[in-house]
Parts: sequence; C-alpha cells; structure tokens
Amino acid sequence: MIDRKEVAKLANVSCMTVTRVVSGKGYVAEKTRRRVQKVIDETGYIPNKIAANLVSRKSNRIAIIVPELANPYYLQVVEAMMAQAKKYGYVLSIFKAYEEELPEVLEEVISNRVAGVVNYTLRFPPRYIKGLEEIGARLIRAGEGKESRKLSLDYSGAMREAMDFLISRGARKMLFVAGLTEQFASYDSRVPFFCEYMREKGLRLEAGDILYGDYPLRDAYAVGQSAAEELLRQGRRFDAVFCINDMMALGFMRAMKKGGRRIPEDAAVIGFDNIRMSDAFEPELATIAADTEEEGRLCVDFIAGRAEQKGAKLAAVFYPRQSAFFVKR
Amino acid sequence: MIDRKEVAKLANVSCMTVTRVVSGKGYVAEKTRRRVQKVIDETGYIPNKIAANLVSRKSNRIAIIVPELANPYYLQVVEAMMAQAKKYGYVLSIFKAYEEELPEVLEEVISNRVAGVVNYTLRFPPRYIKGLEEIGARLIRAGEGKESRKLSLDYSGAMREAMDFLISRGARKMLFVAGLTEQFASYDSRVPFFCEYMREKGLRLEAGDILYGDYPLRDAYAVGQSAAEELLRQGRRFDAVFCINDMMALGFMRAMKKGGRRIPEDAAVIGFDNIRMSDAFEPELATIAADTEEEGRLCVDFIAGRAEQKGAKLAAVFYPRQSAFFVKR
DNA sequence: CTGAAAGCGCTAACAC
DNA sequence: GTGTTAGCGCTTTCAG
Repeated sequence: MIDRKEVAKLANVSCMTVTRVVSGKGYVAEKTRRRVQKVIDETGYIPNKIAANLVSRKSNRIAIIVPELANPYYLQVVEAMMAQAKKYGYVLSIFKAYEEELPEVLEEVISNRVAGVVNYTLRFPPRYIKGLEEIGARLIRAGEGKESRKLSLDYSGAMREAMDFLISRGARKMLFVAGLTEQFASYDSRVPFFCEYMREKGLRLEAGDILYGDYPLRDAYAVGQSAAEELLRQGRRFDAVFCINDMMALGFMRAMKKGGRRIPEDAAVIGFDNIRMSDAFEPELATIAADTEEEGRLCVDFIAGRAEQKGAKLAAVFYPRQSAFFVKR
Repeated sequence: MIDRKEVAKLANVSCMTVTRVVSGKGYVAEKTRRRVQKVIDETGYIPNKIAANLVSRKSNRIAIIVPELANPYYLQVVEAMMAQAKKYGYVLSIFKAYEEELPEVLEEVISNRVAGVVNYTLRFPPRYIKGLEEIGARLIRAGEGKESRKLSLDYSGAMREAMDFLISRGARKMLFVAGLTEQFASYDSRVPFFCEYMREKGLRLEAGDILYGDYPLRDAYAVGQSAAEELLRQGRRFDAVFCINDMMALGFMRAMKKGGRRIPEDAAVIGFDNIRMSDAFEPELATIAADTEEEGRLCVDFIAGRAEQKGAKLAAVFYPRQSAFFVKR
C-alpha cells in the first residue's frame, strides 16, 4: 500500500505538504496542491487513519453499547446516529453488553480511544468512567448522577397523558410490565412515575402490579409473552398494561390473543419506543417515545462538542393507536 | 493515561516484558509475570490498540456494509456475527451505503485497515477491492465473480419447494415483487430462478409479473405497500406473491388488507429473510431464508481465516406459515 | 528468559 | 508556502 512518503516523492514535495493537501489545513500553493492531488488520485493513495489517530490521540469512532440486538428500536437509534455521524466523519461501532460482558467491552472501547460512547445498557463501573474521561471520550448515559443527566429522556408528560386517556375510557386497574431485572429498572424513571401517578389518583397499587422479568437476558418479545401467560394463568383482571418496550408489548399482545383475550376491548396495551413497525400489527400498537432522529442527533452533536454541555432534555410523546382504546363494559 | 513505559518502570522491567505479559506471547518468568500483572491491575493500565494496530498493520475491526437500516434482518445478521466475533476479539462497525455513498465508506474502511468486510449492498468498484486486498482484508460478497462466491446463498431448493407448494394448492398466477432497482436485482439469483421455474412448469410469465421498485432508496415496507396498491389499482389477478424480503412482504400484506383482500385466501404472500417477528403478524408470514446464525458464523470464521477459502454454500429453507396457505376457489 | 534498538505512518511544532 | 525534526505507544528483531 502506497504511503505518504511515496506520494511526496512522486509529487516532488515533502510529506508535510501532502499532509496539508490531504487534511485541507494549512497553506499550500494552488498549483502545488493540484500537483499533489493528481498524484493522490493516480496512485489511489488512502491515508492511514490508524497512524493519524495514534498521533492525535483520538479516533473518529463512536461506540454504542446496547443490552440486546433483537430489538429493532436500537436499529432506529443507530440509524439516527449514523445519519448525524456522517456529517462529522464519525464511524459507529456497536457493542452488545450486559453485566459481565461490560468490562471487556469497555476495555476494548478505551483501548481504541473512541471519541464518544452512547450507553443503553447498565451504568459503567467508575474505573472505566475514569478511563474514558482520561482518553477524552464524551459519555452519554454512562454513569450515575451528572453523567446520566446528559440527554435525559422525560417520560412524565407522555405517561401522564396516556394514563389520563386510559382513565377517561374507564380503565382502573393498570399494570406495568417492567420485564427487566430490578437492577436495570432502577436506572429508569418510568416505573417510579407510574407508581406516583397511581398514588396521585388514589388508585390502589398491589403487589405484583409491577411485573419484573429477566430482560435483557431473554429477549423482550419472549419476556412479554411470559408475562401475559402468567397473568392469564393467575386469572388476574386488569384494564390496561404498560410494557417497557414495544417488542415486549407485542409479545404480550400475542400471548393475550392466544389466550382468547381481545386487545384493546379486554385490556389496553401500551408500549415504549415507537418502533417503526408498530402500526403493522393488529391492533396497531399505541406507544410512548421520544423522537429517535432527535435523540441520535443530540447524541452525536454532544460527542462532536456541538451541543451545550448541560445536556438536552428530550420529551417523549404519546401515540394513541388502536391498542390503547380500552372499552369499559 | 498511563502507558507501557510507566508500567515497566513501576514493575522494574523493560517495556518488552510488559508487552509479553499483556499479549501472553513469549517467555516470562512466572514471578516477573505476576509482578507486572499486579502493576497493571493496580494502575488500571489499558493498552493502546491504535499503536498496536499501527505496527501490526491491521486491526481487529470487521466492517459490515448494508443498504439500509430500517430492516431488522440486518440486525439479526449483526447479532449473529457479533456472537462469533467475540470469540476472536473482533469488533463490528456498521456502515450504511448505497451508490454514491459507497466510495467514501470504502475509503474509511480501508484507511482503518479493517480485518474484513461483509457486504450486503452494491458490489465494490475494482479500485477499492484492490485497496482492500492490499491491506489484507478478507472480503465477503465484495465483488463479482470469485469474491462473490465466498459464502453464497442457495435459494433454489427452498424456492422450488415453496413454488411446488403453492402450485399444489392451486396457485397458477405468481408474481415476484423484487422491489429493488434492476441494478441491485442483477446481483441476485432469486428473480432468475423464479422465471426459470415458471418456464419449466409452462406457466406464462407476462410483462409486469416481476415488479421492480426503488428499494433501498425507500424503505422496504413502504415499497411493499406501493407495489400492492399499484396492483390493486390495476385490478390485477394473482394467486401468490413473492417479496424480496420480509419487510416488503409485510408492507405488501398490509396494503392488500387495507384494500379489502384477504391473505392467504385471496393470495398467498411469501417473503425472504425469516425476520424474528415474522410470526407475530396476522397472518404469520411464510418466508424463505438461510440460518442467520450460521451465516454470521461463517462470515466471521472466514475473516478469521478459520474457514476454507473456497467459500461455503448456505442453503435457504422454506418456512410455510399461514400466509402461504392459498385457497383455490 | 529479558532488553535495546528500530521503526509503523502520520502530525505538531517549529524553522526557513 | 514549504520542509525538518521529533515523537505518538506499541511490536519486531535480534542480542544477550
């Protein structure tokens, strides 16, 4: 593979001039520039970014870490980030990590001097946060406290809207299929808000109204099915169910229908994420979500240093589709 | 960030010894090894892989290039590859490229000295194939001819099975919604096989029985819907439809149902890819696909040099679900 | 078993 | 405008 030195020789200039032409930075006489560019084009020279990264002590990589890949929501996030990443010349690497996999993934990420990390899985152990800070990586949702406030998702408005809507249609007994382990759930504002709302309306919240599960160890669709099956087995009565993500909601609906229940006549189902195919199902799935495009854009802008350090707030929106139209008998 | 030299100093050894401990290669006295390891653990030293890659002239990255991201099929592929990649310590970078985006993506990939490239989009221009070969990258489906034979998917058996099945249920008029541009379609064996089979059975193939479209410029779901709407508008009669991927088939089914047609009673629909949620729809979507796990495994094994150079053949399988059960009136 | 020397291909900082 | 000099942090090679 031809390198800078050879290009320089062929163009009768020094390495530095080639560098200037390639990077577009610094002064180069127009005719020199053209001569060098010609050699570059003719030889098909492609700069070695590994060397460039070594010197500049950073790379153009953004790591995105997710707990599972079966969920199309993450694809949407990746797509949105990629669109924005292209503008800054960033490249995306995807990692799947949950629990014990996290350390090795973080070591990999640090040892590659990524420019930023967007985290959708568990919070990082402090030592890795420190390592990431040392390499100058920008972190999104990496740790507790300050860090996690960067780009926070506000579900309260949309959840209130959805719950008001359900109540207005006569729903009283509402459940929340968290589906995930308590450890994971503890990083989330949705279950707490749900409880708070129920209390506020004077609606009783009983043991078992919040259903935990082993997502993301098992995939969301399966976890949703299991939750519904369990409820059917117990013969529990309820008017509406929130599921922590759309895939879980879809699994839940499927099991309910297999069990002879009608959605939304017997119970409303509402998911989170607004995955693109939500409206391809029967009934169309009602959901709550922030705009993925916006989220991706904000993430990348923040990593590129083009957003305020403070951390933007993204408000989720309620999409009232068929599955939410509970009918009080 | 602490580097190898410092670790060496703290452990009273040379850089080289630290390298040996880190890499696990070469002889190191057990007590030296332990002493060095202790320093590594205490300092939290994380090697700089960028420097390592520069010297060794390669990286542990695999690039996967797809035409679009809205399709969950690619997520499945990524997931399967990632599972296998982990074993060899590879990291996956995802790129979306179609037409004019391809050159810049390939330059990026080459300049980062990737270990391998798995291609799901258009074939690469020869100059980039050359560049990739120069950096020693292993290519899967990168170019025409030899290269594309590495890991080829054989659809003929499954397609024959599916078409035999449809004919046995009385289907005569079958269409193929290729949905993509002719350029893209020309890399594919499915439309040719479809035509060949029809000819073989003496079934007439008319102009317009193969429906082209602008996928992947528009997403598959939308393209599938458009195709169905167009057919409804034309009032065309048909017994069965193949769609080039499941998302397209889902869009097609949705538009058909909106137009008052019943699937599979009025027409069978069969997709390709076997995306995980195929069975969550109504009717459950019949499909043709190879095992994604297997495909991912083969790709990574090949890049790691653990597979025969020849290129494995993967045979697709027919999954006869509800949407295929056409009923002859 | 361990270390010293010589770069990998590029860029930063300064001279000319 | 252009060139020279030093490395970036690591591995390779060869000498002890």
